Amino acid sequence: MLVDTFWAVARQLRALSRDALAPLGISPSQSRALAILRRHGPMRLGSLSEHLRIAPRSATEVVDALQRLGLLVRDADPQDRRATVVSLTAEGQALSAKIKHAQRSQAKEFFNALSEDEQRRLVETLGKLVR
Amino acid sequence: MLVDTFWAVARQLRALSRDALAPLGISPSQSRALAILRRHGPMRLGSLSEHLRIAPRSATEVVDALQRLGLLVRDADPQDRRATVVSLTAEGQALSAKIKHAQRSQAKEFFNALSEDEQRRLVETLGKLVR
DNA sequence: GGCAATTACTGAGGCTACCTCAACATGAGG
DNA sequence: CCTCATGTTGAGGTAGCCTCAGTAATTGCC
Repeated sequence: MLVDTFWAVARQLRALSRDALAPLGISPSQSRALAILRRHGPMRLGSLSEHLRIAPRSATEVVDALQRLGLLVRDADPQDRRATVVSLTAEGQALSAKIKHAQRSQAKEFFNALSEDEQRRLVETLGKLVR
Repeated sequence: MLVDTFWAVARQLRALSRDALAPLGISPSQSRALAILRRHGPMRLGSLSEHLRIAPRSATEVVDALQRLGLLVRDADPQDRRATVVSLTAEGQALSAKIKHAQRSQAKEFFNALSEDEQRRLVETLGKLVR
């Protein structure tokens, strides 16, 4: 069954990234926040909450935690000083990059059970399913 | 990126089965319990908790809920009367089948964005990634 | 027969990661 | 000036798990 096989693969992949994250003391949603900030640069807390698809109230807490870890800072938005702009510190950048690389190399290794050709076709095929 | 594409597909698939489950008033873990009982037949609460990979204490509550809904019954195990055997009622069987079919047809429709051939190759390829 | 181990149920309490609602401070903009 | 927007905070809630401890029934072993 396609779906079942798909989920079996997903389970393994999830376990992999969970194990990559655990030793770093970072929760999945914290890691997602770091990744978003790494990719998009500094942004308002409101935008971050949208990217994370959580309520602003909840984003405040995610940011609190990352700030406590020294991974990001809050600054007033010069354009609109009601707003808070969140940006990664050097440590945040570093950790985020580290996570990214750890996950990438694990995923790479995981998918290396497939040939180059199979991997190419897999992306192509899966790509058709994504709207 | 293969992983990203993979997760994008996973997200859509998860949303699909969430939407299939919601109108039935069944939570994901309840649905998993029903599926396990449908596939493996009556079993002890302890075995069910292992299949669900949750603590027995938590399985008790999942079973409580399904029992309250009239979807399963508890009986003493004739082999070992300390143990409780959980089995689906007719309604449980019916609902579980209904969920299965709803999810299958949604998944089928979802994967029909691919040709027969692509689907065949996809199962084959993903199968290589599953231990 | 007696006793320890097993199976399950229950209550209490805890955690994570979210949610809503309401109050508040600050600032933006007509 | 007044209203609206942005974020923070506190309070309270939910789902779905967890552990720990105590109880009851039953089993299996010496």
